[in-house]
Amino acid sequence: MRETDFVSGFARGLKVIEAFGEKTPRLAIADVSKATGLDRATARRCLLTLAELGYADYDGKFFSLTPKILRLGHAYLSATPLPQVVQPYLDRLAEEVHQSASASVLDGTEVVYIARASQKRVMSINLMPGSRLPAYCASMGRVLLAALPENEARQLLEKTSLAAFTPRTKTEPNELLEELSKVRQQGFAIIDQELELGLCSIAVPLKNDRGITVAALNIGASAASISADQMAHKFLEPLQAVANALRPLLR
Amino acid sequence: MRETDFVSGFARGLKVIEAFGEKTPRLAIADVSKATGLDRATARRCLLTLAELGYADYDGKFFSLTPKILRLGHAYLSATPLPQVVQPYLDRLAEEVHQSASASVLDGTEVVYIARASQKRVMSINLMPGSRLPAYCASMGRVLLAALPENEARQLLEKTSLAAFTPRTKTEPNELLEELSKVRQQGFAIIDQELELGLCSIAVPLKNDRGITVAALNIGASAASISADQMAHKFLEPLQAVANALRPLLR
DNA sequence: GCCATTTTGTGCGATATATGAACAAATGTC
DNA sequence: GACATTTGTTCATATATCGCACAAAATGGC
Repeated sequence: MRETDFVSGFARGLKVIEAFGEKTPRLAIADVSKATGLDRATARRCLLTLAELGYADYDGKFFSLTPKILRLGHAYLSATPLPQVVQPYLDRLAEEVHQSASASVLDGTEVVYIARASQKRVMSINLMPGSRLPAYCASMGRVLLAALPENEARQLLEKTSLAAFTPRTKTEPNELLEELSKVRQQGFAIIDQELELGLCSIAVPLKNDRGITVAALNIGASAASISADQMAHKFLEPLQAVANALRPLLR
Repeated sequence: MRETDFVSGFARGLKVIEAFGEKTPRLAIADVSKATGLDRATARRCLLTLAELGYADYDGKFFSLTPKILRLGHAYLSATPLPQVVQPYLDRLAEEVHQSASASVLDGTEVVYIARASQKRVMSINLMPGSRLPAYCASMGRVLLAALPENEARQLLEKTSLAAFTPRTKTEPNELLEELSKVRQQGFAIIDQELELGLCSIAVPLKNDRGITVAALNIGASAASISADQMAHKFLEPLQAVANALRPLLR
């Protein structure tokens, strides 16, 4: 791509939107400048542009995003076949096993939820389409990493900051790579309270008609209600049934 | 705002993202140019920029959005207090009444879902945070329109294309304005299969500590399981209980 | 397989934007 | 209350982008 085929004003603007995160709903110009590394003047121009278009509110001091910004993500969720096709299957699956079922894809080192049918909540955080979790310690993440060529998986792990969310979180790259090879062999991944104490989950790959892994499906359950060992016995079959049913439907 | 405080390259780029909708997951350069009214060269540069940044895929002919684009909408959902605060209440409410419960805000003439707890599906389309429905024929839309000054509500209705989704859909502006005044008086709205046959819903306003309506809450049920008249008896009280509980928590 | 039509890629002059420093205003500190 | 610091705004100019016109390539109809 030629230099001139890149609209840096656009790229800068997207960076500004992403500056609004978890703990920072309201940002002043200087905050955005710091978060993005953009010049204050540039950050200001991007923010004023967002406000002018109705994607942000401005009270003279702080900017905050408006719900209009949801149009951008929704453009993906409603335009992409995968979430649309998967959702009804997740609904049925969740009802059948009385647990939450989700589908996700990999985006860099993170798992991104693209569809979800939630039964009663067991996790402390609220997952929904668009939510992200670190791949290395999520069941769907393991499955998706395992589907990559080993050196790619290693590279991704290397650029992940491997934090221990619980005492059980595996954070050693080599241990994780071994785990991935196990997942590759057995065809599913189980996470036993590595992300959050009290939470177990099991995931399987979702392959398309050519056998390429395009997403992962999982079921999450509270560790109190079921042991990690039982997860496979109870949920593996229904999960794989859904994966198989979906397979011919995916491009 | 001064002319020079507007980054048109950024605005154009956002337009390009929004060109990807419902039925159009894959777009060629010319498609985007037509959909946005941008020059082909400009559309191309924006698309290549999206691809370069990983927000889009390009196979040499068609562009499609990647899940990375979800970061943009998620910046709002995770940064804004409202969805975070409301979600657990919806979860409990949905479980209590065994029906789906949602929260939404108004964006122009549309209702935007910001949180949702879905029980078994009754609607044909899949609603999730970010989903949009026309305000005039959705229960939460009625509540949110009713919260506006009457002339603003009228203006919004005037710029809405009032289509009849079912034989019961109200599409006469004056009839709708009367309906709004009724909603304003009684403090809730009921929609009886105006959006989709077989679907009833009831909504109440969610006010903040200063009495300003900041969102709406609703419960949807299948018309087969409950008549529109019964909706109020069964669901109004639990809905209002949630609205009251949330009130002091909202700024 | 050929031609008409549509779509995509590129170079260039005109125009719009980014930059960084300088200034003004607000905020915090002692 | 005065000083120091941070924050927001403005401006001139160097730089990058836009949209047009044209060339090349792909597509589609017969």
